[in-house]
Amino acid sequence: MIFVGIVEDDDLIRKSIQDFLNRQQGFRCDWSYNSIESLLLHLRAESLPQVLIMDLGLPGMSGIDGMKLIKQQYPQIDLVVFSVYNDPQKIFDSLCAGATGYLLKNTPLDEIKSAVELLVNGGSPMSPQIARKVIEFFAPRGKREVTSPLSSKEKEIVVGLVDGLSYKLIADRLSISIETVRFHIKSIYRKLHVHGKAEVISKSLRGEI
Amino acid sequence: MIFVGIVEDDDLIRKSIQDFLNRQQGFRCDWSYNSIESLLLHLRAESLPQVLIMDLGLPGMSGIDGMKLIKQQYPQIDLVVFSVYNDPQKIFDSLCAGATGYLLKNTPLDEIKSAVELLVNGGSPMSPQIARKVIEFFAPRGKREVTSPLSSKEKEIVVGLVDGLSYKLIADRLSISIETVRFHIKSIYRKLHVHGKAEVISKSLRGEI
DNA sequence: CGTTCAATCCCATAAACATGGGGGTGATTA
DNA sequence: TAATCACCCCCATGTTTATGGGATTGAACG
Repeated sequence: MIFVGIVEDDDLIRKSIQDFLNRQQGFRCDWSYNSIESLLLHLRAESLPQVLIMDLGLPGMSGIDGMKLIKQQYPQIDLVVFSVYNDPQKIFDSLCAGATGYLLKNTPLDEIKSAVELLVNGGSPMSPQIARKVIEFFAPRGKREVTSPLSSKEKEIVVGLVDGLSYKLIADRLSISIETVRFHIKSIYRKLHVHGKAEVISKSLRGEI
Repeated sequence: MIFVGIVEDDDLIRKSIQDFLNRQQGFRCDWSYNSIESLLLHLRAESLPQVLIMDLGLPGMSGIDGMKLIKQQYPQIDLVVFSVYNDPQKIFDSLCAGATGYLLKNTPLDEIKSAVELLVNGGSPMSPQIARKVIEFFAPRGKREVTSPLSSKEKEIVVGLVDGLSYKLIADRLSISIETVRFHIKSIYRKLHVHGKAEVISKSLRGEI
């Protein structure tokens, strides 16, 4: 038996999913809330759902913030987002907040059922569009090394900066003079239009070099 | 009609998938290679597959390196990994190399067909285990704020450092004295066991704060 | 009520950094 | 051959950091 909860402010949608799941063999959907506040008020550690279907656009506390709280208090609950939003920021924020699945609201009822089953079996249900956006997070379309104006030596020095080394230590590592390190760093600042190693490190770690 | 290619060194597996797809309505699988080298040698820009099913463990050049080259030369081809490996590193490397899907080798033939269709329709097919590991990349189980020894003010100052601001500018942004900024930074260095803002920025951007 | 702790400020000194200038070499290329 | 360009080195000057010492305030906790 899989125990499911749902947080959704639209009564029609919420009841529709709840009723559907309760008609399915092996499902029990007795946790139904229209806001995070209501859930936090009524949820009891003695009887927890395994899976929570979460809307994002809720009155009061947002679904994102709600998921953070829920995960903090009940980390064993699997959260799956159920939202109309498909922009990368919302997706990213949701996953960081602890969601392990993300379904768009156009998902048919029987696929919601499959998604819940997938979730308790260790999978991560995602609508195809969502999956694609998640993947694109790793390999953004904009190429990087093509646009990097830095020479190979300069890139070695950037590595040293990222590692938190002083000019002296970078010089030692590369077996060159500290004056040469200085020279290269001047070039790096000019080429990247920055004015300090802090910005170089930030750019580098963000993949902008 | 969907045009599919496959790179797989196991003749049995490769031919089995190829034959299966060629029996499907609307599929054409005429690009069949047992190594990256062979593919690079024979692939012609005039007749490209839309989707390439890629093994990772290949003789000669690895699937990961191969995908980088292929994406560089033919960015319009969608790559889907087909591998026994399910460790996070391989998954991560594959996605960074340009894969837009990742199937485990136990995937049945008809699901491979569905995956290819999903891919050309803008989705990202992933085996459930893989999807879960990708998701976990965003919200690693090891909590961060629990382990962060920094106070809220100190964290604000870290943000300033990451933004590349000088002590003076951080002081202005937070409306405090530069001396206070200094004080907090001393505490930060002590708590994080570092000796310079470069290391703080690195740690922060790696999510270690 | 005293202790602890985050947060706010001040001072002083040495080290590291930013920025400007000035030289060179060797390889590539127009 | 002259021009670029990556790479190497040196100097001088002023700014910013790192690190040590202080002090005060208010909120929180037992």
